[in-house]
Amino acid sequence: MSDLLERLRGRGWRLTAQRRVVAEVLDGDHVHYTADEVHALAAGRLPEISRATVYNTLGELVSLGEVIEVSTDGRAKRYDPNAHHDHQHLVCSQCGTIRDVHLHGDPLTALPEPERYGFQVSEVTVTYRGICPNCRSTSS
Amino acid sequence: MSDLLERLRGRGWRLTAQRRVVAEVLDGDHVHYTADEVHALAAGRLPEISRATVYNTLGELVSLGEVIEVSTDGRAKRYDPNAHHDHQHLVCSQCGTIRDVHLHGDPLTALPEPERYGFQVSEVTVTYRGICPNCRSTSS
DNA sequence: TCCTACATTGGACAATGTCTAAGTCAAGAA
DNA sequence: TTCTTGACTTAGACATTGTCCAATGTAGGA
Repeated sequence: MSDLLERLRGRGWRLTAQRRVVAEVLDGDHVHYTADEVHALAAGRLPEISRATVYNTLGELVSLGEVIEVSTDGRAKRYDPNAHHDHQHLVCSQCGTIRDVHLHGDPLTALPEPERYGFQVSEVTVTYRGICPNCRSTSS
Repeated sequence: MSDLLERLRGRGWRLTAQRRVVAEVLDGDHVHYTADEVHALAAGRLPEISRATVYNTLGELVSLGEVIEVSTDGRAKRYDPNAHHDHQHLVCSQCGTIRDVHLHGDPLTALPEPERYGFQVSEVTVTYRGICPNCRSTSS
């Protein structure tokens, strides 16, 4: 994740303890925390960090394209640091767990021209829902 | 939409003025209102209808499978009465307009077995984003 | 080391949604 | 038709998630 910090500094980011901690929290595979979770984890390392700063920092990371915003359920948005590899999401409808998944083919091509209604289509998100192995075994 | 009311009565629904009005508001093509918009429109016909009732009724329609809940942006959920024809959504990233669209093929098959991680996958939602013709012409 | 523009803070506020207790009423029973 | 009852509605308090602002702090260049 220090790569990320370097990249951001290169873009004129001022490197503060708060931003470093938020970036550290988001480091890792299959990370999909809510802003609140990020705040709680960050506060574990830097107790005085404020909610506003976490929201600001996440928003900046998103607009810089370093993190993707995912809203799977209309509740709190989740933040996915895996922004440099095209992928989609698989969500457990019971416990809310999210996995990154990769599809056959490009879903953009599945939308026929007449179904585009003159829109200039640039992006597609695909979300699969189902029951994860863990929930399946505990509920049966 | 009276079909809907009949179906619901058949399922033991008590047919109240409030529910009738909510159902009427949701009648039509390409309807994707937020709960608040449904409330405002319903209040136009039945001024004393409360927010709680609108939320309750929408929730019931969703769990009965008569209406689909759509959350495209992490803000307010929208309610789509087109629940009996499989379709996906095309959203304008600028003005938020939503269109129902139909895809080539079944997006469920695009998720390879090894990418399912033992999940029992049952549902997929695909959301296309772009700029609608209207926003394109007014912004240029 | 000093400056200063940018970052952080805490708390008020906004938007959306949920819950509850009390009153109301749809629809079957008599 | 009228009665009865449990389901429905209501108003408003409360919860969750996110945004905004004025005051204060500080990273990093001069």
